[in-house]
Amino acid sequence: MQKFSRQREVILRVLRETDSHPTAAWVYARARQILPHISLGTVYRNLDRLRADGEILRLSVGDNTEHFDGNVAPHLHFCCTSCRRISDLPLPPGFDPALLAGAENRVTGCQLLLYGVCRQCAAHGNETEIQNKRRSIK
Amino acid sequence: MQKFSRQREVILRVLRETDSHPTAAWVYARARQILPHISLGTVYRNLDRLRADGEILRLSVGDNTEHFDGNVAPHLHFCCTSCRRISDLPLPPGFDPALLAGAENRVTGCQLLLYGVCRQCAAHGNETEIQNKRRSIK
DNA sequence: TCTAAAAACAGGAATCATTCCTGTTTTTGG
DNA sequence: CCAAAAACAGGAATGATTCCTGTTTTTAGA
Repeated sequence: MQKFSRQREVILRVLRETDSHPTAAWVYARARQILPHISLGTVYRNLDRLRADGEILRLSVGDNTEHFDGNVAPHLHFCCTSCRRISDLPLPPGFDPALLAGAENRVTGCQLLLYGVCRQCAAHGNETEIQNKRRSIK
Repeated sequence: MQKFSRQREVILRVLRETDSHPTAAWVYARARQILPHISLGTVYRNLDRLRADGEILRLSVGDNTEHFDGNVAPHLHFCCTSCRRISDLPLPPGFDPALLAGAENRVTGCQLLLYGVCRQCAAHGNETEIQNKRRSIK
């Protein structure tokens, strides 16, 4: 009566051990270091299952690949348009998504995403916008 | 010295005339009613150009296709996980993205997205979650 | 513990939104 | 009016994600 298959367990652990909001391909590469025979399909299937179970979050930042987040506590994301890194930031105190939708809509989730240039990139003058090419940063 | 090619003009008009947050494919179909020879590549190229120029917004809600929004005034989006419709809602008064990021990060954009079940779907009991299959709703 | 049904898996093929390429047409600036 | 630059149409290529098939693992009941 185990709740997680070995594969799902590894995928969740990989995700919980990073705060880099990785793509499925990244999770796959990492998981293969632990389970060399795991397949990409299994990674996708389990990421979706974990999401449906509320164990992880999936987020789209507009770079044509989904990112995953092992941190399900409420927080917001800052996405640097220069280096593409996604980082976590706290929500303002008292922030309540349900209040934003009007009483007639039932709110089940919220995603607050800021775009900009991060501290590091601003310091280095890397303010070039990375175009949203299909080719993703792996 | 015209700012817009005929094609770009039509694409922008199509987008400004709806509040349905359409996909590129939808814009293409609509634009073809006006310019029967316009190509899909042209639609993508101009949508990206319009976005870069700040004339429109692009938004990812996690259904594997990008959506576009001709309304660039600040507002938030409500995405119904049952019917997949995206609707506009006002931001709370005084909402300032720049204050959320900490002084060291420069904020250039913000996207506040709520997920839930819309009034209509809740009324009809259509609360089934639409899986994020690659097949999109066109 | 044994066993049949159900669930999950690996591997690989298929899908399809998006981007890229090529040759042609349109626009721009002088 | 002319040459260079920009934009276009059409179609091929790309790549993230999903789907399919045969096999292995897990589950639950006897």
